[in-house]
Amino acid sequence: MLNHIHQWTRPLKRFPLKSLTLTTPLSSLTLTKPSASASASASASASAADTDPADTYDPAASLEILKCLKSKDLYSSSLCLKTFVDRLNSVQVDEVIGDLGVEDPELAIELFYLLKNEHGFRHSRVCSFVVAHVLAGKRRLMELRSFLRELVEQEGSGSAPSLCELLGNRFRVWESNGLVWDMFAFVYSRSEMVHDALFVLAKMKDLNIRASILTYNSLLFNLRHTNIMLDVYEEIKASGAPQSEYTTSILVDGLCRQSLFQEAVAFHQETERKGSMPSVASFNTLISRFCEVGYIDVAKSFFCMMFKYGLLPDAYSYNILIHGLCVVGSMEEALEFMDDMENHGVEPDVVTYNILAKGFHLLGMMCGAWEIIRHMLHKGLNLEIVIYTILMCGHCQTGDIEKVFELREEMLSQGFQLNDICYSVLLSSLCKKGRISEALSLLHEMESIGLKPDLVTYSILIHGLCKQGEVQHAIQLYNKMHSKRVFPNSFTHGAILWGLSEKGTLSEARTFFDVLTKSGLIKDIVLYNIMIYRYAKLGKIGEAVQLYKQIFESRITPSIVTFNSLIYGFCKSRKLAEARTWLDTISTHGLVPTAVTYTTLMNALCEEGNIRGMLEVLSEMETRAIKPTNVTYTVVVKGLCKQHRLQESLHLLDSMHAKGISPDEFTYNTIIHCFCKAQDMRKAFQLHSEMLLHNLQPGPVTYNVLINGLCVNRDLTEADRYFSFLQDQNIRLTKPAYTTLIKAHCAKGDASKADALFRQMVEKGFEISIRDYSAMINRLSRRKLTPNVKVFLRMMLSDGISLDQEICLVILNAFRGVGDLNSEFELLAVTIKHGLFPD
DNA sequence: CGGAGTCCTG
Repeated sequence: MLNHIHQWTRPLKRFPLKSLTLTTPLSSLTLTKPSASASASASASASAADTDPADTYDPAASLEILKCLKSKDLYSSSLCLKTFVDRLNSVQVDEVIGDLGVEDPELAIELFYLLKNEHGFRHSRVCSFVVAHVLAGKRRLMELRSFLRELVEQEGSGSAPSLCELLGNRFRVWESNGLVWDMFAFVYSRSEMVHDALFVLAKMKDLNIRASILTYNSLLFNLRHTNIMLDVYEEIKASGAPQSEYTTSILVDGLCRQSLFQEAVAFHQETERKGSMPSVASFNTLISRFCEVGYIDVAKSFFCMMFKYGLLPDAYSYNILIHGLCVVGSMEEALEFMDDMENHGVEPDVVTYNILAKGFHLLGMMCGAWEIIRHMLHKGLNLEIVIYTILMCGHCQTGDIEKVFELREEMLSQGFQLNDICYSVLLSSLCKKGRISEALSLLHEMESIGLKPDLVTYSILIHGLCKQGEVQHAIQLYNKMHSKRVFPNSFTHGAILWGLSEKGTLSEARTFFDVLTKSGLIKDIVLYNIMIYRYAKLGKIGEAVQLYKQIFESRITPSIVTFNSLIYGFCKSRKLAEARTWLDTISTHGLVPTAVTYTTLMNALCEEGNIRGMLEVLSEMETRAIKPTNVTYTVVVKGLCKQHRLQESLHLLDSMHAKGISPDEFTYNTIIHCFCKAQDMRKAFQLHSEMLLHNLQPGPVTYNVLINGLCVNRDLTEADRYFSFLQDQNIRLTKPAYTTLIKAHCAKGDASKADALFRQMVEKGFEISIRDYSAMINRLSRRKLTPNVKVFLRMMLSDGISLDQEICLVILNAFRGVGDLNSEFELLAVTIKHGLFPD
């Protein structure tokens, strides 16, 4: 697995163009026109590195092959080749194809593919370049591109210097050599081997070969996050290559991404001064980036500016702006722009509907969706597909997947096709519900109807699999996406790293992390944060700090999450003073502590019993105007409860409601637990009703707490009644609910009731461990209920769980206690046989 | 331009 990852994460070394130096002098440049006689020595030296020294040139054999090829049809040629193929070596193939490339290019290519496909011949680099030149000469550009792409991906990153040397030495005088160079640089760039692309460009400059704007654009795009982008742009200007409108919009985009907004705007307007018009694409980029950072008004003014230039916004312009408005919740204005869109003759498309549907559902405004539908009706537009899209998105967001599937059936029966976004939305909902296998079969369905899952689709699934703990399966998918040439990004990597650290071992996760970071391409603080959090959680604060230092060596910036995880780590290791010190250093990094930061520290203080200290931190937080969250208050409630300040905690709960910070299940569980401990079951159940009143669904933990409370504080029959009531209501209960009740019945000596519950628990499919059996057997033994002990002993053994020493001694004691000598000796024999008897 | 979600606190 790791090998794969290594292949995909090609290093991106940052070096400016100026610093590029040639690794070999060009004095060896040979300008011999390739011909049958003269090229033999040249090729022998050029390919010396990758040919076997035993390979020698046999002109006679070559001549024979040529003769055979020229005189016969392809089929016969293939047969003829078969007789030669054992005697062929790469030098000969280079020669033959090289010669043919000049005389009869078509035949050369045919021969090449014959050798490659039918005889499995591994061609040399020389041969590849001959074919490349032939393809270039014939202007078969798409073929040339994929051919060279295959070549550079085979050679891998860092291969540019040696390939350039070959290309420069042997092929300089070939027709179309310039085109091959350009395409060569282009494919390196497209394959994200940026430094190789830069190397090729530098060589081209030396050789006075001009790169095309397509190549430059691709490179600019790949470098748009870095400051090298502008260096490349200087190169473009110097080279005098005619720029396309994409050049501008890539640069505008890149400057925005580097937070150089002023520069981006200036650049955008500069095009006007140069006599040409800013393009719609360039405007769209600006609108999009400004929306992204929340400057909707600025985005809108750029939108208006387009009209002033006499440019008409396209569907992209509208969708970008409508999206921006939806994100900030200005649905009304978004709808106005949709009107405007139609008035200007731009049809809203499926993207527009997706954006609006999502916008309405984010705000919980289903009626807004109907607004759109009415609108569509009015315009007489194709309604069905719009309604379906909106409804599907809506149901996905509320998690009602069954409804989505119904709609899907309906759509399909009416001959409509789901688009790839619909599929992704559906996949995402399925994953969130943990229904991964259905998601996977939907992926196959997508593929079977010809939709291509992309990075996002795969990432959703990989993330879903990792969340379910199926990391191995996730990795399989990760490999599959690579084979389909879909390359993972930090989202994907983050999901895998998270899954590995959660389900696998920490060292496995670390190995993966090291491969990613050492490649140099992935520089993402999130990956560091995940790793640091893991170390922190396991109390390995030393390793966490070590990684923190590495962040700076990698020249990336820590985020507040980094510090929060570190503080969490110090708290876990009970080093609260250090945690405090780290909290105080946050501001020196230009970051602001969040509620999470303070809550982490407060929780640690609370656990330590330092409630005063906790409350001090709370007030410090308030003076620094950092809003406490419901988690913060839950911690405070916990602290107050610890000191039996129940009335205060109830008061806090009320003030939370008043402040609009809704308490969640955790908050209620905490406070209910406190009232149970204080033996106030009436209040505990009252709080439970309050939860329902606030539309909060009590979870299994809530019920465990309540059942336990009843067991401890009330008559056991009340607990039994409540338990059956919950079961009748089909409320999901977890194992602790059962074990709590079992424990209580054992303590009371009601073995048959305990027995029945235990069997129920087994029937429900809960995983029963030796701990559960021994707890049961222990309690029964202590009460000398040996017949029941025997029953459970048999159950346990038939469940495939073997005895341990501790449980043997307990049972032996019980048998002896009741004078059941037969059983005692029988078990003693087993105990000794299994070597469990203590010395 | 739409569909992943930056994996930190109870």
